[in-house]
Amino acid sequence: MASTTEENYLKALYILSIERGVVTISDLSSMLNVSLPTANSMVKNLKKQELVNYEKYKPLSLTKKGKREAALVLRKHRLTEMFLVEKMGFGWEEVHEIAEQVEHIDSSIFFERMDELMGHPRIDPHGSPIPDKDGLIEEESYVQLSNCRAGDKVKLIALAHSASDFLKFLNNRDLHLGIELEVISIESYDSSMVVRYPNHPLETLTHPVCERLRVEQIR
Amino acid sequence: MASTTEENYLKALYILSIERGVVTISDLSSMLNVSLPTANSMVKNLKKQELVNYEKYKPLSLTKKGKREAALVLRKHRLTEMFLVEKMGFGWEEVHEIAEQVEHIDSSIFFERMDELMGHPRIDPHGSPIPDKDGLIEEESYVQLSNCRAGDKVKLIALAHSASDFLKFLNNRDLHLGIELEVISIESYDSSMVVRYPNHPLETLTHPVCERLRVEQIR
DNA sequence: GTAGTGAGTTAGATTAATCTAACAAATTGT
DNA sequence: ACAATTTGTTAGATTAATCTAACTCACTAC
Repeated sequence: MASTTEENYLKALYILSIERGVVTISDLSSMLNVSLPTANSMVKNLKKQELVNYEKYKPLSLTKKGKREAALVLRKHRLTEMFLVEKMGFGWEEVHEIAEQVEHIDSSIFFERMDELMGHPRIDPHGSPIPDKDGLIEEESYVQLSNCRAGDKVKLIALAHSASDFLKFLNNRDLHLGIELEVISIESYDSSMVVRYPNHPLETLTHPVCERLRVEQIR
Repeated sequence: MASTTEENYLKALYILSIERGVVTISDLSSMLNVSLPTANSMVKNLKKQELVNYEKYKPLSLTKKGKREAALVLRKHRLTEMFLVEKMGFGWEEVHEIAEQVEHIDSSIFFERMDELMGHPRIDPHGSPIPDKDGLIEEESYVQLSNCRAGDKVKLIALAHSASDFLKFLNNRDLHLGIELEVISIESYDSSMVVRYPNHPLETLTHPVCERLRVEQIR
């Protein structure tokens, strides 16, 4: 069984490789707030356990075994987030920090019971898919609002980040999953977007925000 | 904030000092399954933090500060156990192991929400009192079934241990909190007791079992 | 009242996870 | 294509928690 620290590295590796394709040691070190040598030596350790593929100076990837482990941690994280929202009445902006701790609990009955009590949810409160208990996960469609054009009408289906600051920002603007947005215009200077959505004045969203909003086209 | 390991030492110290009054380093080392030198050096560390009173070769006790810390860990443990039983449908024999992990989560809102959702329970599923959020705890009446005499009628109010084997043993005999027992006889050779209780043939309980059953007299 | 046993202590090693300093390889820009 | 910058690596130290081996203190039994 992987230690809490190892689980965090695997999870970071998993998320980074979905977000960016190629993952480097410095990506890992900055995501986890550890120094480069620390990340470097942990990567060697994970290689020895056949959880990551790694050669000196080359980019990293998870092995099949590593991907499975990582997905199972993500499963525990996302089930927990959903449980906190659905069964304990937390807001979506409160759950990430708690789930970061709960995800390391080693007890399959605990998480399987959560899963049952919620009726086997397929997504977490931020729209990300929950891996099944074999570590299999639905492909996420990764269309970002920032890639849309003026005139596009889209539905907000998920968020690429779930830090509480970002979620409070969305709360303050009544932005929630499922909402339908129309892109009114895009400022070419800074790529900020003006969007319209029901019962709300026009909003301007900066590029970093738009990159974190995952959408699907509605016809 | 105390580490997970430190929290475990404080909790052990708390429980041992209630159970036995005087606590030694070897009590601690055997309760936590660590060697004597390990317990010894941790005790020095806790002394430096003013969490335990300790002088070389003398018995240990928690300081006021240490007692508070320990009670707050116990609060998290017992709230979790109750939540698992009440809100997640676990049996009382399943919850200890999970709670041993959950108790180290650092999130007051998480435990305060549990507490609210259950309506501020005062005891855990094994009958032990739940400390309040200032670390104050009700005095436990520590009458053990093993101290009763033939003819006594008592009610089972709590258990002194909550390992799953012991709880399964009680389940198999339909023994649960609140049940009323009559001591029929005591075998002087091995101190085992024959007891009667509703809807059940007479049961013989060994001394170690009787020591773990906490009761109150009914007139 | 000393010998023996058990409990406690000290010393020193180990492991996991981290760091800084110094250096080496790879990539980028002109 | 080479200098500069970024990224990666190695070496060596640190901290928390653990261990074993060896020694010492304290109490118990005659």
